[in-house]
Amino acid sequence: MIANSNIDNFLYDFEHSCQKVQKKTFIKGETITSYITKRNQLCILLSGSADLVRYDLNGNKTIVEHFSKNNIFGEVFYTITTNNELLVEAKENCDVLFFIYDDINKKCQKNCKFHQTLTQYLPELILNKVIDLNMRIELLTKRSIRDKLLSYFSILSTRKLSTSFELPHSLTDLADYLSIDRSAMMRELKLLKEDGFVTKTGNRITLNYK
Amino acid sequence: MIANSNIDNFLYDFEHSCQKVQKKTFIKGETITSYITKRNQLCILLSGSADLVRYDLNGNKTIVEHFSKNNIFGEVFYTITTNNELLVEAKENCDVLFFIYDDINKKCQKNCKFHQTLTQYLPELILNKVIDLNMRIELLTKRSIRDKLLSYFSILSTRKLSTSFELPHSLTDLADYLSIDRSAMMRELKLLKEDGFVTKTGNRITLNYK
DNA sequence: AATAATTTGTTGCTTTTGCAACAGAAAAAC
DNA sequence: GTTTTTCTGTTGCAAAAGCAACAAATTATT
Repeated sequence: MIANSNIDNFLYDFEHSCQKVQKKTFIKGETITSYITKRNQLCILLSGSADLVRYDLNGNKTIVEHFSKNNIFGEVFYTITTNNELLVEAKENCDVLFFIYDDINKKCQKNCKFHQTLTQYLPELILNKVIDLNMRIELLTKRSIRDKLLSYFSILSTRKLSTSFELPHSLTDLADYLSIDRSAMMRELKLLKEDGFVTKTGNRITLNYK
Repeated sequence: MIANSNIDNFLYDFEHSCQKVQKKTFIKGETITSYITKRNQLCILLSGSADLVRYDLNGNKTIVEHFSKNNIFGEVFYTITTNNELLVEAKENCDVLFFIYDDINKKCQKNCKFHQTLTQYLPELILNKVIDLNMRIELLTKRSIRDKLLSYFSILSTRKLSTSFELPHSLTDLADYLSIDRSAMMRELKLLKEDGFVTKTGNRITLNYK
């Protein structure tokens, strides 16, 4: 994170004053939005968590992106191709702000404080997104399942400042996130344990290497 | 592209007035920068083309990102991990602007026009970067070499508004970009030709499907 | 508390991908 | 214009990953 902002509560506490912004609530499992046309929609996840997912013709699910609090998403970040439908699915109950990217730099009628704050924080939110995407590409470009797992663990370890950490998602989701077959991933995870690289107790991974 | 900006020539014509910005020239093959420490460096490629590359312990090269005119890059977009050195290599002669991200929102002493324009266009440049990265993730999450190739061709086809287009890079580079083995890619490309999906004449690909 | 649904863990077999090594073509350098 | 380097194209073999199918464990739901 670059700046020490306190965007957290400001956005959340916003009352429905700004005409250009909509706030909606979703329950677990609901589809928040689908990237179909180029409406330049931009969304901010205020609470909960959600996944951007794609299902291919073979029935494979890919978790294209995982969103948690204050992450931004929307069609504005995509060139929509007809080939693949992209859906944002709520993993938990979610509060989401919706607005149109092109409206951001236009002042809204009331010149409201919310709009100002949004404009102020957006660069930081987008920068965080770029950092996340680059981290993701780092994982996906790893050549083997082993390297993908080790890189993923290494990132979690760095984030928690500890060699021991909880896996934030299910192993099924992890396979869909790394874009690999689940059973193959389980096999590799077993080998990593046997080779002494990692220890797994329940949901907790401990790294045994530097 | 979201806005109809004409950033192209403005940035290029900037004379060395702004204290906070440096312009440097590189010849083909030179290393433009290396992501080692978190200096929050941000760069704009004014002319030429460059690759962000990573070499792993097995000698595999990965083209993490490809940059052409007006693309931005730099450490500011990364959480640097000690595991992998990331290098930006000039593929052609390049002109590059360097500055520190944190300085952007500070007004420079002279309150120069360049600085103003930069601040104005940066959101658009970053947005374009996010779009590129998402496109990249789309490719990398494809499960097979065949799907990676077809998706890549599909993107080029959409860009050129034609089912026929030139490959912008060598096949060797394409394999490094898709993070796959070159010989395996060549084999798959051959099969795609044999199966009638694509025609290849020299550097030109023609898609024979809708 | 009982049932349903999801997740974890495992394995045999098949397919895909990677590796190594090479020859010819094309491009770049001298 | 010749030499050197890089790129393309190919192949046999080895290794890795995917697929299918299932049982046990865990977590949700009613």
